Amino acid sequence: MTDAYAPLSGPPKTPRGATRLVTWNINSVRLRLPLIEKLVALVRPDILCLQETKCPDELFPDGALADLGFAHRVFHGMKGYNGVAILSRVPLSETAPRHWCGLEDRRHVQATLPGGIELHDVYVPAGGDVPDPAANPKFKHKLDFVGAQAAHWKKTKRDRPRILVGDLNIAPFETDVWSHKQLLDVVSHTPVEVEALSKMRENHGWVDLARQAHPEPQRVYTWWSYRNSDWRKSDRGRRLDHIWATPDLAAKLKGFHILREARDWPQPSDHVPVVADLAL
DNA sequence: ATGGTTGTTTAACAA
Repeated sequence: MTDAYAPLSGPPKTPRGATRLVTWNINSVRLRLPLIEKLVALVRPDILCLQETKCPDELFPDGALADLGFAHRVFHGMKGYNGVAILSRVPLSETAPRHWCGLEDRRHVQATLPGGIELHDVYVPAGGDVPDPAANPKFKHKLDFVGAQAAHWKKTKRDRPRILVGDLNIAPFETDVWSHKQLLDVVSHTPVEVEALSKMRENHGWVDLARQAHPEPQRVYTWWSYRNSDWRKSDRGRRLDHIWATPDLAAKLKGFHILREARDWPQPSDHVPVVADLAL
């Protein structure tokens, strides 16, 4: 596991006996249904966690996703914004939406996998442009959201295997962004956010699987802005999408891939799929 | 230098 992006023709086949888990900020599930089909053909996820579905539940393309082989689905969306979904070939139980900060935002859904593994699909607020919670309510919401999650994970007993995936909208390490210095004041990489996310991670002993597989100082990005004319040439990426696991599960990681090529698919999301193969 | 693009929903937001 040396090259986070290799090979460019798609990740290797899922190792024998492993379960392939993928997280992807899809930025409209309806618009990008063809890209999900492409992902399924190329990557064959056993479990696919989506964020930013931007789709109320009554309009969710449930039948089309069932036809792709995801016999088990839970989705939790709203009109226009947010929205998360877990699509799975393996049974899901105890499916439940979760709400934070007293809001009805659709930013978190959980399910239980066979073996009693708890899976959380999370979409952290982006936080707007101004990195000052006093001046920018969106940034305050982001800090409150991550703070509430940190408190929640601190009080949650470490009594079962867990996985947490999603667009956490924070790039915590220096090599998670194209320029640490130039992004210190840019929402997604400010010290106050990085500190909040570190607490959230450490409070439950979560292992950051990307960094287990591809330690610093290797640069690892999962998002490239739409606002670059040539994203590949400028390579101004950030690692916003994460897969965390409790240590017992982290020890079972067999492969980790970032599907960089998906950024060049027709009408792409600005995020690319992140893949973890786990011998569950 | 305060740009640039995309999606939802149709001009204003959110990212």
